[in-house]
Order: sequence, then C-alpha cells, then structure tokens
Amino acid sequence: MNFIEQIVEDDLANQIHEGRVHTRFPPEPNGYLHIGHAKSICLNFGLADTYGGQTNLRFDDTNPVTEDTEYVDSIKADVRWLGFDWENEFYASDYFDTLYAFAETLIQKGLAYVDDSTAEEIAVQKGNPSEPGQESPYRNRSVEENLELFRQMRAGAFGDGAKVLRAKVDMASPNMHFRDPIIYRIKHAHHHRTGDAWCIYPMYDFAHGQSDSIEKITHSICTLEFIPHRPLYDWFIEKLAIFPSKQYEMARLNLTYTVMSKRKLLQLVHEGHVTGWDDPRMPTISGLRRRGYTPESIREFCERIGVAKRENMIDVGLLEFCIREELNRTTDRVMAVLDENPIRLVITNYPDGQTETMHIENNPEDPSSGAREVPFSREVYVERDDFMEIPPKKYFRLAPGQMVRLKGAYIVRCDEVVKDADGTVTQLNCTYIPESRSGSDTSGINVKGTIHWVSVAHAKEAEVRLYDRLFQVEDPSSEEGNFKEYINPNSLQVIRAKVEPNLGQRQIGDRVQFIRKGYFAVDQDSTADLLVFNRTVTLKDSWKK
RNA sequence: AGCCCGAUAGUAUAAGGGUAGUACGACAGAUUUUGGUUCUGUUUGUCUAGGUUCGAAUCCUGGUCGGGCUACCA
Repeated sequence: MNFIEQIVEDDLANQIHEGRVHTRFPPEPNGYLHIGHAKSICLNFGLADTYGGQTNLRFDDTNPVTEDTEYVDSIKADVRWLGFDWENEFYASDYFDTLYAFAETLIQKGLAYVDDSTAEEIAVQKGNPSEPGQESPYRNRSVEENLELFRQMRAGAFGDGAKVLRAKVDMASPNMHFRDPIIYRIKHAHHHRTGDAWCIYPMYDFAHGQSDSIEKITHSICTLEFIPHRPLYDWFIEKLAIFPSKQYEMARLNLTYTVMSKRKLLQLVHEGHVTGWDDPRMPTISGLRRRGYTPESIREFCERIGVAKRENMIDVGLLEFCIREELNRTTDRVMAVLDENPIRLVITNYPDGQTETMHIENNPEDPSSGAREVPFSREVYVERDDFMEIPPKKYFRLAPGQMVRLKGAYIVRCDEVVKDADGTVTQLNCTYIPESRSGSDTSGINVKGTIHWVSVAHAKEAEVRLYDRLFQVEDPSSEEGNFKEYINPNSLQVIRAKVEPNLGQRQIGDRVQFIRKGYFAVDQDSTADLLVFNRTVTLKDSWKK
C-alpha cells in the first residue's frame, strides 16, 4: 500500500466525506500526455476503482495563450487508450463565472485588491525568501474602489498587464506564495472554449483548488513542486468557506535516458529532433503507442514503480521488462532477416527449384496460437551477425565447418565461404542433413545453435525502424549545458529487411516477435507495397563474446 | 540565508515500536529447435550522532546530503 492509499483508507475509516472518494486528473491542454502523466492517471483512476469512487477528467485551461483543442483531443484519446473512463469531463473554464464571483467575494471581505504595479515592481515587492517583502502602494484601496476597478478589468477597460488582482495575505511570510499572490491577470486572448468572453483569467492558485472544491474532490493529488502552494490552496478554501478538498503531493516520475518536461518535449518536436509528439522515441503516450507499447504494459509499469514522496529516477529497463513480459505471452513469432544485404545461404545438396512448407509454431508460450506455414527452399537469407569466419570459443552460429539448425527446418553445415572482390562474405555454401527435418528429426545430431532465415524466393521486403534511447546520458536535464547536446545521434536506424511472406496479412498496430531480434509493431506509415515495422524493444541478450 | 520536502541493496518500493521483505538489474547453474521464455541459487541496504524504549528503519533532537520555493506558467 502506498502512502496515498494509506491516507484514503484512514479517511474512509474516519468517515471523512461519508466514505466518499473522488479524484481528478487535471491536465493542462498545452501538450501531449507522457508516461509521467500515466503514473498520475493510473493513481487517480486506480484509487477511485479500488475504493469505489469516481474520477473526473478536468482540463486546467486557465491560460488561453498556450492551450489548444488539439491537445484536449489527444489527451482524451490517450486516457481512453490507457483504459480509463472518466466520470465527468470538466474544464476550469466552465467555472470562470464562479471563480469571478469568488474573486469579488474576496474583495468584499477585504482580502483582495487591484494592483497597478508592473510585473517588475511586484517582483521587487516580493523580496526574497530570507527577507520580508514590501507592501504594494495600492494594497489599501477601499473595497468599493477595488470592486469598481476589478469590474472595469473584466469589462476590458485596461490593456494586458495594466492591472492585476492580488490576494491580500502576508508580505512577510516565509512562504513566497503567501506574499500577496496574483490571482487574476488581464489577457486579451482568445480562449479555445470561452472564445472572447473574457479578458481576465484566473491564475493556477485561484483556479485549481476552487475547481477541486466545486467538484467536491476529496483527494487532490499533484506533484511535489506544489507543496508550497498547499497553504494557499487551503487559505482560499477557508476564506471562501467552500468544500474542503485536500491536496496531497507525490514525486513525479523520471525515466533514465529521456526527458519528461512538456517544455523540453515541445522543443524536441518544434525543433525537429523527432518527427512529432508521436515519434516512437518520445516518452509520450502517443509515442509509446506507436512504438508498440500496450496499455496493459504501461499500467503494469505504473503499478511497479510505486508512489512515494522521494525523488526518483526509474530505470527505463523496467518499462522494457513490462512490455517484454506481455509481448512474450501474446505475440506470434515470425522470422525476419534484418540486414540491408544479408548473407545468402545456399544448400548445395538440396534440389534446385524445390519448395517445402514448414509448419512452425506461432508462440511456444501459447499453444492455442497454432502454427503457420513457412516456405523453405534451396536458398535462404540469414543474418550477417549469424556467421563468423573466425569464431570465438562459444559461438554457436555459423562458421566454416560448423553446424546450426535453421529454425523449424533442417540442420545445415557450412562448407564454403564465398566473398566478393572487397572480401565481404556474400554467400555460404552448405549441405543439409535430410533426416534432421524439424519435427521428424532422426539424425541424432545435436546442435547448439538455431538461427532464423527467410527463403530467398519467397521473401518480402519490409522497412524496419530500429530505435534506441533518445539521449546518451541517464539524466540529460542534470548535465552541464543544454539537454539537447546529449541527444543520441543514433536513436533511429532505418533499414530494409527480408521477412516471411505471410507477414503481408498484418495490419497497422499489429505486434510480432521477430525471432531472436525483438518485438516489432506495424507502423502507420505502412503501405500496400511496403510494410514498415517499429522495433518496440529488443529481446534480452545474455550472449557476451 | 529563511521556509518547506525527502533520505531503506545498483534502481525503485514495503515493513504503522518486535525476524529488514518484494520487484527490476547483476552474477552463477538447469532446461530450451529463439544465446528468448521458464526454473533454481547468489549478491548487495536502513545517511550520521545522540536520546526515549526491554526492543527503533519506524518516535524525539542535532548534523550531513539531495530537492523545492522568490512566473501576470501550470
């Protein structure tokens, strides 16, 4: 049980809200969701699920300048894809009237004032953490004057930045957020939902907690950086005498070899370091989806990383473990030779022109998956990596004089190596053992190595995109200089490959295991003529030369 | 400097005063027609100094280290 669940159970035991649990997931629609959001989504929806509560999806859309419906749509699609359904779909902008009324209430109580100071002046007034701030010269305007001014602000009488509404709290507080925080600012900007109805917009601190309260949220979960905001959150709720939602903070997710801030991800997209928010190298939900990750694997990951207050850096290997674990159970095995120009293996004692149909099991982990037919003939492609002219001691693959099994077919022995003018190996002449046919092997020969292959006469061409980590260092954000200096220049390698003919039936999004190579998903760029595969993750490889 | 948060194997995360456990990783072995999977085993930990207590990872105090706070962003 994590500490949040502990709090919920305590509250339940104490009948805090008549045993009601109501959470919310509050994204700002100014970017795509990433794996860090998935942690929050799983926690919030998971809590409601575990304790019989509800979860609202609420867009925190109080800054029209950066927000857009494109993001609203992608966020909804991503949450659904992750497997969650919200009780209500709300927008902070739904509450603009209420929030405005709250502001007037505060003014009337003498707890807010209109300030004509500039941003710079306000910054100076705030002082610094070790010294108290100074009061604004406008701090003691009368209630009537403040009301009048605020109404004029709303009516559009002033330009952007001319005035702000500030809460009157405590300019000497050691908590900087208490030093008369700005709660409304003037922005003559078009809002993606309210259009031009407003020219003043509430700040986060004057919108989030109140929205929670309006929705009667019982447990409002956010990340650690909001801890200093909590006293303010409580202060507004107390002064406004509204439903007492409570805020709890957990550590955000950090993953090795990537960045997780929306600002940085936005840069990667806008500056073309990746192809878009859904680039398979991105830690976004849409990127992971395109990469071949499943919702189940992401939920499993979120389950395993836990929830706590200490800052953490999760090894991306754990995410990979989660997807391998699922794909191992669920995907068909197929053969693909991932080489631009693979080695041609010629079986000299196999009849020219003959084709045999091999029946190869789809998934040894799942007997119900059945078998498929794979054509075998005299010439097959094999991986360049599966041959070494001078092999090290424990090399189980092809080498002069060495025998291997061609997966699902015969055992062959390498007799002769053919090279081109540059000395590059182009062909291996082999002989096969006729009695070693898979499933009816009477040869009595035991080979250590089994390799995959694709019949030359039947092979289909495919494009394969091999992805590696986007960054070369574990924590790009903590390194010297700009994080972009640490982008991995080899994070994407696009190659042509030879694949089994029956792969032509696959649809976009389908996942397979290329035997001995990894898990791959059919990309949306696939056409009728050319399948495109994204490598989701490699297989574990315990072979060390 | 002031205030706030945190500290348990390499990485995460449990243990609510009573045997420090789990997962991932790493290493070793077994099985294997994927050097995959599976199975078995091994490895490594309570930041520090005091205090309270029969007993402290847990409670208290000081220190150390890490992080946050001084946007008309959220």
